[in-house]
Amino acid sequence: MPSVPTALPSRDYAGQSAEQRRADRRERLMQAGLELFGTEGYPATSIEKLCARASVSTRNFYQEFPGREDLLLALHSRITGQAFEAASSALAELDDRSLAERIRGTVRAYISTTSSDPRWARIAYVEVVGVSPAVEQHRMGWRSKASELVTAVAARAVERGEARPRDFSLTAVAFIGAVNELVHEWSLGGRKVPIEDVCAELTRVGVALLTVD
Amino acid sequence: MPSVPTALPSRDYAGQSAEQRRADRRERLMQAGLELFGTEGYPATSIEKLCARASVSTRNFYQEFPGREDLLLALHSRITGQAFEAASSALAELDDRSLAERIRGTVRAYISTTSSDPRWARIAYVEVVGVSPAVEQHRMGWRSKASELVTAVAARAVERGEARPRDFSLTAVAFIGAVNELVHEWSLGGRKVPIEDVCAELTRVGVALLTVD
DNA sequence: CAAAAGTGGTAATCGACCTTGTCGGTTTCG
DNA sequence: CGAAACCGACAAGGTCGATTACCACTTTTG
Repeated sequence: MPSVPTALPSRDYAGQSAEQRRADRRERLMQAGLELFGTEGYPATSIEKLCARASVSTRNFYQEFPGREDLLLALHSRITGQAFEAASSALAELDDRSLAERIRGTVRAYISTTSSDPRWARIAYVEVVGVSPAVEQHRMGWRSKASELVTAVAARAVERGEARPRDFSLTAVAFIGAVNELVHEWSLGGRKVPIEDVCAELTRVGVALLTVD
Repeated sequence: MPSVPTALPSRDYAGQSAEQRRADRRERLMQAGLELFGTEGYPATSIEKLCARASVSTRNFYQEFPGREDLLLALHSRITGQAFEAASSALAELDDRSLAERIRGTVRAYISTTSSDPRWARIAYVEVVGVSPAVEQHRMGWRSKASELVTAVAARAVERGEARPRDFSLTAVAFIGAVNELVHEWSLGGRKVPIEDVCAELTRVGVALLTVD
């Protein structure tokens, strides 16, 4: 009875372990997705183009991702996750400041992350919309998290007497829409005004939404 | 020398003129597009499916539209045009009312049009995003028109002393984003609250944006 | 009533893309 | 140094959708 090799064998090649080279290829595919999804658009980007740009064989593509859609999802998670993290930590550090300063700092962190690269902005605001039910669900999940963040800011403002208590759920969605549309317009439209103007405008919007009425 | 028939020949078939039957087929294709784009989504809808649903042959499809994208564009123009018209005429009729009433009436007209049918909302807010450069340009054109409408409201408010004069271009984009995101969330999410709540929220947003600062 | 003119549906062609199997080259181990 | 294992590139199979060519049918006209 021959011994059955249950564990997958793995050797080093070119001085790198199998995991290292897998991670390498995955990262190159992510970069290719960033470039192609972010400039040519998701529908115009085939798996072959992605692999050519990343210098990865199509065979290896399927070793890393079940399909093209999953690469888009991974990119979107990375972008949105970083933006969310930046916004959250900015907010945490500004807890003792005024409402306007808290909003300005949080918005600035979010904006400078998502629009630090025009391709990020395009993927986050355009290419990820209306792709498939799975992607839509993913997007809704992130929007819901953002909505919770805004609601938390509102609750804190009520605690500190900067806003009157009421249901902020609709307001939060409206504010998210305002942020996204304005950043999208600004980023994809050539960034004709300084980023501080956009921050100032969104701060005005946020403060107005929380304090009026 | 034979006479050259410069005018296109056209006979009646089934008691209808060529134009009538063309218009008929075109309208049936528009309805099929509304149904399929609005429920299955644009990427999942092939020309064959459209033709089957509309009882139109693929040959006649190309007689009416250069391609699938142009049907989407025609639908989007119809939806957005109607919404825009409803909003504009509502605004015109409310010129002597207070700022809040003008905003509420205009927003209500816009919302009740775009979300009178969930498929309209989905096409207007989701399926039309990120399809191709041509569609994106089309979308930007409509957004720019909407922005002008909001700016006009702001200018009128300044005239009447309801708002302080400043540059409202960024504010207009932010407001449009707020409207779209909230209506989208509300319409696609099951409409769990009455439409008047959405109108009230967006009125609050509009008034706040124009009067604060 | 027969032939011509025009119309609309069917089906074939064409190409693109996704997916997987195979092969040659390379590296490590005995 | 030889053999075996392993990796990655190439390419073929298969599916699906877009586009167009052809033909059968309908209506009119002489």
